[in-house]
Amino acid sequence: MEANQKQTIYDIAKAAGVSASTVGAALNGSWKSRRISKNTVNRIVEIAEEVGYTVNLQARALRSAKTGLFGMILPQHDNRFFSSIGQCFSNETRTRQALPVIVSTRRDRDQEVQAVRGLIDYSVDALMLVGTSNPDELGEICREANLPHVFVDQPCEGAPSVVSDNKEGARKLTYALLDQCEKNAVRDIMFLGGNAALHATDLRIQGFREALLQHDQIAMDEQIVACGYGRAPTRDALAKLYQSRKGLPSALFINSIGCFEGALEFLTGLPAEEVDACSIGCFDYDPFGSLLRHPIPMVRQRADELVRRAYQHLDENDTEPRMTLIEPELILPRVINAL
Amino acid sequence: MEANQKQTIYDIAKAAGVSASTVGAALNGSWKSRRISKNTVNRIVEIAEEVGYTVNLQARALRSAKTGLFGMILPQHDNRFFSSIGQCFSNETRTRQALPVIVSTRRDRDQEVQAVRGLIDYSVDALMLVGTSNPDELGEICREANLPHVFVDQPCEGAPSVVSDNKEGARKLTYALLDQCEKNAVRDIMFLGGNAALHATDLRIQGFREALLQHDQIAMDEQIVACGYGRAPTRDALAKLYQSRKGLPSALFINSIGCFEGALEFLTGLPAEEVDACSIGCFDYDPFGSLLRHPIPMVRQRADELVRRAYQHLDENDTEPRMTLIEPELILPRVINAL
DNA sequence: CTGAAAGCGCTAACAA
DNA sequence: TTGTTAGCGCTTTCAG
Repeated sequence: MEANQKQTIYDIAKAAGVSASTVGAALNGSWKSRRISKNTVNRIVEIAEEVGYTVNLQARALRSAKTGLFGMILPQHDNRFFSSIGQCFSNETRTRQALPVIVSTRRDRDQEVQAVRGLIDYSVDALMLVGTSNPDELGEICREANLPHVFVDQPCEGAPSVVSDNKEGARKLTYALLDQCEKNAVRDIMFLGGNAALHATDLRIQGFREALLQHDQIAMDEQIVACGYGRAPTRDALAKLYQSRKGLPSALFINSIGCFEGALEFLTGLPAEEVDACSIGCFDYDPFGSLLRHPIPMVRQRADELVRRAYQHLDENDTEPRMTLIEPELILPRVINAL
Repeated sequence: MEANQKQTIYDIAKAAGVSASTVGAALNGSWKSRRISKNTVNRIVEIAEEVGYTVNLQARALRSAKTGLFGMILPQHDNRFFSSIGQCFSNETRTRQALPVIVSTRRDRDQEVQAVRGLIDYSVDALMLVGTSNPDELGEICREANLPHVFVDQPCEGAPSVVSDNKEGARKLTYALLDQCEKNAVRDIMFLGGNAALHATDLRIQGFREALLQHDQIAMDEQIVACGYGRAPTRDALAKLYQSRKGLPSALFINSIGCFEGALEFLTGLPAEEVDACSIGCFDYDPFGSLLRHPIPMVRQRADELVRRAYQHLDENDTEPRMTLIEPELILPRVINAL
């Protein structure tokens, strides 16, 4: 039934005995304003279906300067937070009848630049940049290319940005941890993981400090170990810490889920009593975390909200370089009997 | 420095005092075979950089009938297994200098069809279909459109497919569970989760049965509860099971990570002794799972290998409808002291 | 209500 | 070593 070679509007035009432009209009919906008779439209549509016609969006894009492609730069897919972002982006993009193009760039400056350039070559209609390591340069590239863009998670000086309220989240988590501690052990809390040069980590450290201040404590620099976002480095950093101070601190603020996994790798090797005596919290959410017997308060970033607001900027053609804060939620541990 | 409006090869041609086709050749690499002097090329490249020229890949694609877009249909991003698949696909696609377009379709028949059609409209060069609910129809659509394609995780009758060796994996996991059980409790193992209508689940059930047979047991139908892949349904199914049999079985084979999370939700509410007495295993891997105090053998599917082999079929233009099996690995629990 | 013609930016023969 | 000429398949005036 279906034709073997790709059909074009010309083929259909011939078959229907009309002109190509009529077919084009009939098939892309503009027939209404072109006042083409419902009859011809029906006939054309029927033939199109019969021969299995599909538009060539490349051609349409070339002509109309809109591709229907929305790009996203993402550090990685295989991470709970970022994959949620990707999922939300996919969903939102779909409702706009467009196609999501997600490129993962491992927080690598060169890969990011290359990816943005690539997406520009493909004439994406807009770009969302998540957790990039070098926002300002990337923003500049987008602006030069006249490409609507918005930053998520890691803000950019010169473009609209949507970011979790990291400071507030860190404050809440720190409070929760301090509440679990004995009063006299307050000074003994530590901050583990993340990259102090990045906006997110920086603000979380600030929130951490502020919360301590509320408890009349000044955080020493040694209490903050920003060992990166990696799993293994965090495990090793914690091991080293444990050795040098001959034991765990009374509380542990772990920055990000990857670091949490690393920390757990080390912690599971310790005697249970030692770990039980330490309050542990994580800035990021994983359902498994809250299924551990040890109670773990966790901060969940609202991926859906972040993406929704970011898209709002794009929809409204907003290029104002202002930052929107999204409040993350503190998830308190449930009581676990088994496991 | 940079021009404000989008530059074309014509603009550059004018600026360089050469023809557009020379510019085209100079910029896309074909200048070598067209024997254009290195000098002119250099001059053109320089000008191009100066004015901030970028190719319009839409135009190139229209002309050359290759878009450099590779599509993937994926059930979801926010799932450990599928996001790994997405990550591997991204990586592999990048090395081919192409752009990955991943569309998530929630295992929904209509969304899948729509997504495939959409990708065809965008003239993707090839398509990888992962865990689709309706492979045969989708394969048919691709074939009609002359679109090279390959199935992953869920195979298709009429196209190359790369799939985990589910039966073997299930066998290994079942053995591991039985080994942990008291000898007399062997008959009391249960299979929980998945969709029996899907290839993967079906084969896992087969492997489960075969392993039991090795222990001279015939699995009763009541021992198999394929309650879907959902988290909540699994939790509820397990709760119901617990009620009706007044306790946990002696062993639990949990099919897929989402089901595992659901099961945990219920299990964490039980008294520890009861759960401790039950051997639990999961067909899917999550690092947190192996960090639970309760030892959980897990089966890890080789996402990297699945994608690599799938790409191999595409690279080799292989359309032979044959199935490649990838052996998953059994990850035995480590000894956990704390948490 | 419909058709003709131009052109989006690029590539690929074929000339020169 | 380079330029000329046709399109790729579609949208979009402008005429009928």
